Amino acid sequence: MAIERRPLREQIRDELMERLTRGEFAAGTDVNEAVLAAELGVSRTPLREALITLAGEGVLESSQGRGFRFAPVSRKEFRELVAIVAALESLALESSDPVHLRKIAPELLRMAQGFPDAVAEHATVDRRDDEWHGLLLSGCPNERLLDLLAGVKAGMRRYENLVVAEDEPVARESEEHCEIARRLLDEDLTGAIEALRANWVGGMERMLAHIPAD
Amino acid sequence: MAIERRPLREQIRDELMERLTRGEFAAGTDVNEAVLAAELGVSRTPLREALITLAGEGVLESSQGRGFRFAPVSRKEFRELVAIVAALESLALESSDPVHLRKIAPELLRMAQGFPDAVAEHATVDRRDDEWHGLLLSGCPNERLLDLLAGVKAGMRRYENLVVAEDEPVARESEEHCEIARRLLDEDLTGAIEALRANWVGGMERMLAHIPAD
DNA sequence: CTTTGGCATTTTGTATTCAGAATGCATAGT
DNA sequence: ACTATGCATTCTGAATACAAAATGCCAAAG
Repeated sequence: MAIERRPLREQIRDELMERLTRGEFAAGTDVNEAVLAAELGVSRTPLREALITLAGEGVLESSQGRGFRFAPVSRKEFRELVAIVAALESLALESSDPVHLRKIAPELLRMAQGFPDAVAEHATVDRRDDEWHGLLLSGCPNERLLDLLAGVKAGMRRYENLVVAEDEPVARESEEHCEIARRLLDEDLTGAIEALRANWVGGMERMLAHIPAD
Repeated sequence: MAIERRPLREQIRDELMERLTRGEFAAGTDVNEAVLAAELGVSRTPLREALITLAGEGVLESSQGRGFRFAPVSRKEFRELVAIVAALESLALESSDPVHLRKIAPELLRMAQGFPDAVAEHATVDRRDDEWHGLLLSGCPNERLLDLLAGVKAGMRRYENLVVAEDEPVARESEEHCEIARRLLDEDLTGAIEALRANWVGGMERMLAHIPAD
């Protein structure tokens, strides 16, 4: 049994991300440190440390004397984030061991085909999507790159709960993942990267419809 | 007169980066919060906030109960960082307005040719290099990308002072910058991006010689 | 001579306190 | 009626205080 011994600031950060993903915090609203700290049962000090971390990831903004607020969402920023993630994941794929990619391709294919029709809860879909991309990048030796990606994706999490129930895109997403996996099976890395980019761009466009105009 | 009103944590962060760039902190050594806070004339609270920010950028590492230490350098990490920066700057260039790029190309060329032979101080060279890349990316509308780049570059600053005096690379760097500028003048964006990548990779290889083996 | 246990010291992690800035409201003046 | 000024309140930013974990040292046992 591994005893959990992590700094409070990290646990708090995770808890806040959890709540953010559940849509508990509205974009643009202020954080009241005292209230939130009391709610979490911790003091303001580690909470503030967590807030600073999240601000570094773009989840929060801060201004002198007015504290932290949840960063507002915008179509522009979402497009920016997608472009960044697409580029970083491409790089990750590019620097992965082709042999390893080939090896995980069948599993990627299976996962993508796994639940094509299931009208799953939105959160479930996102979790599966994360897992899939996680496996895709599992062979990337560039640790800094993976860290960076994790941070940027954290900044994107705010956009996830904007999308309401919807099944067509899920099927589409599934098909795109299959396409990527097939390219990897064929050892067509360039094609896989291209398909990955298309996957992000496509997902973005589907999402954009749900984001209010700037 | 603009009165300086920034949180202490930011000022501290900048000061620490300044000192780091001057080589005052050895990689791998522990940070003693009380000592450093006293030295800076602040309390531990904003200092820790700055340390947490820097840890998020990869400049510092932290572990439970043992506090912060300056992240050790390694050839592997340096290669990782260069790959990331090259990819991100490429993306930045790609998403910049071609017209704007064309407009700044002459200035870029001038800057690159500016001091080709001057045997300048190492810090001066780095500052000029930063300025050049700053201008190069000045037309990038992706703010999140620029923020991200700034953070990753902060993480690379530790490697700068490892290089000792040397003039050949400076000339080489200058030539590569000219090449990029010329491509932009010709409105050859693809070529410019390629040259930019080559610039980073080349610079990396020159640097690698000075980094101790992992 | 090596190793282990415990104690003292140092340093981090967290809580609490204090000071100062921002916000909102009420009131007085035009 | 509207604006401006002063005051009270609320909240953040920073400092200090406290608790707990880690480190190092010394002594005693094997």
